[in-house]
Amino acid sequence: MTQFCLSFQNFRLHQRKAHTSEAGINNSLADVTRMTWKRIGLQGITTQDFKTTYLSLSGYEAVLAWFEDIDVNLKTVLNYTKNFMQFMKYINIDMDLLLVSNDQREYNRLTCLQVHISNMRSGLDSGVFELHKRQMNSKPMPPTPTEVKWVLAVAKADFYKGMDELRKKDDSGPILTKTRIAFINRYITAYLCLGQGIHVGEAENMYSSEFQAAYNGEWMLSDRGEPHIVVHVANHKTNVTQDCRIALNPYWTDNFDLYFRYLCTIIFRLKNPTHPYFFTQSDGHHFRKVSDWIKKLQKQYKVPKITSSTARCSWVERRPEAHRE
DNA sequence: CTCTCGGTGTATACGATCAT
DNA sequence: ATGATCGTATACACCGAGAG
Repeated sequence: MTQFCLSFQNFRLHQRKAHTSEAGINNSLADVTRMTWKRIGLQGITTQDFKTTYLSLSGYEAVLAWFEDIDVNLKTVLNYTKNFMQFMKYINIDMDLLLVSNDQREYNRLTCLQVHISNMRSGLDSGVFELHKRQMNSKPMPPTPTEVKWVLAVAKADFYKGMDELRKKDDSGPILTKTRIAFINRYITAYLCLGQGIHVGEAENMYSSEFQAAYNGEWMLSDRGEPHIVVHVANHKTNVTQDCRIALNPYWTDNFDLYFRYLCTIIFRLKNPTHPYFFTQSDGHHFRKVSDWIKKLQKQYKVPKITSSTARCSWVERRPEAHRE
């Protein structure tokens, strides 16, 4: 029986032609690899030695059984299956393998396998739907905004202290300690993600220029009648459609302005960074992994862990139906 | 000098969102 | 609605600057 080597480079190439992002390709390739390697007894086999004959229905069922064993969420199983199906589809149309002409028998076998997996996938689909319905019915209320913002309240005194240090500084001399800078970064991004319910990605990818533009622009009145500025985060690294508007009242505008004038400018000058992001680490690098830092902040102040996603649920829950979107 | 902690990279599970 | 893809949350090992 003819067996074929399969290079994952071909799969990558194929995905790139379909304009899939590099991260997306890595993601699905990792899923496929786990799916095919970890449970079909292929441990120790390199991708170069891979043969299509290794794919089988019993292998797929073994994977399902394994997932059941380790109690993986059904949605994840479905996700893996989707990726696996895409992988198989690719094999059957792969120009290097040319199964249709080179090995009609193997081509038919894989087509048959695809149909089987497609059927099982339908079962997974309805299972996920049921799961979703049940989850929606028994979904607990998200924490109240007060609970969400609890960490901001308990850390407020320290934050004041940090900002006072900043206020007293001129723009020369050494910057604050790295611990203090990290704390200020954590606190302000926690305010954005927990206090305003924005995505962590927006805090991470906000540009200095976006704050400046808002700061130099017009002040607006909020629905409560107090003046505030709106930072429109549009230059989003990951997804343009995920823009957001950050509304800052005078208190936060003052803090953001201090941050911008002292931390940003001093660190920029000393560390000569090459990026334009608003939040800056003491080493001049881009402040990222906001969700990790929020977690650490909550741990440090011994308050319950609440993620930015949960915070969004909390804020959405308290909006009129019409405004939720 | 030692050791804490800020920060990085990677793998994995899975929720969210886009296009159709 | 559905399939495909993107983004987030989390765990963990590791590095190294700099606080004490």
